[in-house]
Amino acid sequence: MTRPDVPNPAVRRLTLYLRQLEQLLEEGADRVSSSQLAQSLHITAAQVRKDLGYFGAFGRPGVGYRTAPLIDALRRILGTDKPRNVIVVGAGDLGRALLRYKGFKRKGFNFVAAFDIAPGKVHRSAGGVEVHHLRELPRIARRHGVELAVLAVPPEAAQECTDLLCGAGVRGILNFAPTTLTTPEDVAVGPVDLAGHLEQLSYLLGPSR
Amino acid sequence: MTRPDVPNPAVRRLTLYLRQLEQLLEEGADRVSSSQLAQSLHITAAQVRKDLGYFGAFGRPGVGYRTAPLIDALRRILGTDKPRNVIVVGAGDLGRALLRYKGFKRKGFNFVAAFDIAPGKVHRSAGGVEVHHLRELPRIARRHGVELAVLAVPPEAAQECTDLLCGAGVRGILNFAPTTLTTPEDVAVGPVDLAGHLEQLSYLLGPSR
DNA sequence: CTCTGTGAACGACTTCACAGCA
DNA sequence: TGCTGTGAAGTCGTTCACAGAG
Repeated sequence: MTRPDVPNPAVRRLTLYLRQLEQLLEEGADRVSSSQLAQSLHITAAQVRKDLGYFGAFGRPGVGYRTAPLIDALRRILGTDKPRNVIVVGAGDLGRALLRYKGFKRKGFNFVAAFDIAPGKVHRSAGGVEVHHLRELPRIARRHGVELAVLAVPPEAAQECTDLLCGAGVRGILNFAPTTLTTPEDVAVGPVDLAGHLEQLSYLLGPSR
Repeated sequence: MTRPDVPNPAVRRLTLYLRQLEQLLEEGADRVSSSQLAQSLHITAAQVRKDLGYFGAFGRPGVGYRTAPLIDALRRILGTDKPRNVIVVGAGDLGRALLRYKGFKRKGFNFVAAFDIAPGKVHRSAGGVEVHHLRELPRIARRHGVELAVLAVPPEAAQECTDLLCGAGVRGILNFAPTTLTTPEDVAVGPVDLAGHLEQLSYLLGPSR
């Protein structure tokens, strides 16, 4: 029982479909066509159908897709149909803002703890979550069966925190530190380079005057 | 004088090369080979050479690339060789954390102002930058020649803020709101879906138990 | 007639492999 | 020899276009 082999960009779009479908459902649409979905996301209808097609046949020819069941299916595919426990490493400005950010909980992610080493940060709570000393990470991560982590530490500390996370059973790391991490094959990294994203936009503007 | 036509993924990697080169220079490396660069970023050497090749011939056969000049070249290409003025729309937790985040300034981005509509947020300052009422955005953006904006508002407000930004001459928007924006052709959007990134990692973990 | 699901055609990006310079 | 720059080959992802279901 191995999963279908799916292009990475398709998985990224799945999250967009889910987001859009949730909004459409809220607006009272109980059915959607691939072309409606496509238009609202500025992509092609064929792309939408192909992406969904990697995982099954969810629609009815001549009719389209029923919104609610498709949402359920996408959540199951993405693994967010049941809540997932997540930890945050680094309780600086960014880490604390991420702890308070409502969007994660809304998607079924549950922050169970945060970690730092600075004495001024441990034991305070941020976004309703307690900040522990980094040395407690393995114990707490294991106890809660944590498989996902958000990394928001300075770049110099990122690799050692990563090693600690990998040793503690974490299998996915969302990395906000501007550095490339090295992990075992079975641990995935989602790089989020904030300044890098602005640089890419800057490129599009053309040479600076 | 039109720019070479470059794959989007190559531009994204350019930002990684720059980041890595800056670190290598700090460590005292005045020369780098494509394979060194490749190894540290977990990509292939051919990829590095091809990407740089889109913009010119920066290296010397048998030797490699000189670190400092290559950094300069990449900055010019990315348009960050001179500082760029940026505004932030939305002064909630996330917007304020982004204002304080040092990584942007380090890359040559200059936050000149922030904007919000909540009476409790305007006129306070965050990260050394004053928060103005949204209605002042066009005037202030024009005065500073702002071409880049960071959007950190609730999704319901994102599209109207976008329209305001486009009308004010902004040509690149880094969008943290979990919604798809519609802009004129000559305005680029860099979508950063924080929860979406975690969802993608969640997918890789497999079905939740 | 409408709209999905999907092989086939196409195009974009990556890797190969090597000529040529240091 | 060591390493870049780059056409050619190969792979991966997207779009087309149509058969078939509702």
